[in-house]
Amino acid sequence: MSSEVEYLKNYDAARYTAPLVTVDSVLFTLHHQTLCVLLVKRANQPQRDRWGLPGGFIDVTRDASTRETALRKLTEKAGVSPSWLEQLDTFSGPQRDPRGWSLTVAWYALIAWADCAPHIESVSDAQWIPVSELTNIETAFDHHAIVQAALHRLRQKTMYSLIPVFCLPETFTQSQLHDATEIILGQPIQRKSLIRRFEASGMFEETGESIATGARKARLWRRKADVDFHLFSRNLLAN
Amino acid sequence: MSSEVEYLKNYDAARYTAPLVTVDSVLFTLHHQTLCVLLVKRANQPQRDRWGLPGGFIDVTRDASTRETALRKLTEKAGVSPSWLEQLDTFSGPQRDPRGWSLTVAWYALIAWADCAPHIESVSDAQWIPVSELTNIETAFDHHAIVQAALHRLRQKTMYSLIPVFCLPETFTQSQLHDATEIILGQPIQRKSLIRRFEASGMFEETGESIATGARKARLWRRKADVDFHLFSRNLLAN
DNA sequence: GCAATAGTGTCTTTAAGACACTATCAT
DNA sequence: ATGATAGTGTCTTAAAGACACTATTGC
Repeated sequence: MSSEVEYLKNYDAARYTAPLVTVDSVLFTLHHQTLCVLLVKRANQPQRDRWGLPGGFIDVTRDASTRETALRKLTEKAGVSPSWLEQLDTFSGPQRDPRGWSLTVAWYALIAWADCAPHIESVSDAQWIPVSELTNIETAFDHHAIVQAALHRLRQKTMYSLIPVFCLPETFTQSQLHDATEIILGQPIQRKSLIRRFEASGMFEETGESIATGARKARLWRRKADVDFHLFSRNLLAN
Repeated sequence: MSSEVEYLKNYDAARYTAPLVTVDSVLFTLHHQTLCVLLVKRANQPQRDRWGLPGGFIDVTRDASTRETALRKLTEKAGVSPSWLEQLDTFSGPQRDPRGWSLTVAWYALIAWADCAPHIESVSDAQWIPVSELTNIETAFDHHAIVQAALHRLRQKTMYSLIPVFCLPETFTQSQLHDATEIILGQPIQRKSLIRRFEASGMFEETGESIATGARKARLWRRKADVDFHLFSRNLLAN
């Protein structure tokens, strides 16, 4: 074993041509009945002043994993920690970044608009873009493709889980979840089907309160603590 | 824009402390009615002589993506190109490799035993390990956890697709697919349900031939060319 | 009372589970 | 002919789709 010790003593990572590694996040939220993603204006070269995903380099002295890098960057750039954060995929190749061969670990995240609006509204270098308007914006690198992949994953997951709750405030009504689901999927779903799933999931409890939403008051619910995220064995809208 | 050109001219990737980046693959096959993964004996430090996943460093001069790195390493170490290869996840952190903060892009792959047996049987530094015996082997780094994650993904995907076909030879019978599915899931499934899915998928065509498997001859099938991989909207064994 | 949204009841539909039945082959 | 595996028919079941119905609230 001393040969391994010897080896490690002489090991110098910089000898090898390594790819550039970054971590980027696609943060979704709902606002004004539209699904939006967070873009930040790039402060540095390359592609300075273009809009891109919040992300950056791993800080090997502070981050225990790329999840922590993603969370740290979201905190720095948007002042938020999302209620849902999951790895999406990696994107790599020699062309996607002008500095050379690069690899980005992409995450996607959901947050309630109310949980981050104050910070983001106050700064000029971060903005929420409705996904439907993304085609009009020239985004940095291949970030457009990353957002599309995240959107696809989000829609898939919406069909077999209640992931849209993570776009809602801590307490919410079943109607809000229904609306969120329809906005994400971009098409109507049966109210009854959603409520059946809501009950079957065992993930929620009533707060005991109700709020008026214009007509009859609706009950408020919250996620139970320490209940694991339910995945259904069928998709909604089975095509 | 000349400032970006200027920036890139002076850019030196080696200035930043970057993580060590590798690409590893979990290659599955079926042999003797058991699900196996390919492990290779590590030729170099660290952890020389331990068994680990086939993988290695990205060659930025040759690989157009980490997918190509994965394929190249599988060719070098096992002499095969798998019929299915999909990104699993990334694994990262300061502790998983003694050389320092590391990140591996993990892929999982399927191949028919017959398509790779000749090469692997002939070398002493690669072997198929039944997944049930993995606990008895001290694998390198966190490769045990990576295999478990790949196994979980494979089982999930088996419940909503016909992915086990990629463990079968080019032509195969419905019974072989049935057996493969049961072996991967580790539990019996309804023959009829599988055949219904087989037809509904539209992915296969008869070769016109039959083979004797002991009793009545069974029809041989192959995957149609250029038909996309069918995903079902429900799981088998919906728990 | 009326309009609007919250919430329920229940019939239909889809695809899986269960399992029995028939068909074909080697011996 | 028999036993074994291939292949089909069909009833049951689980959960979604469809949609109508009742309940509650503000005005």
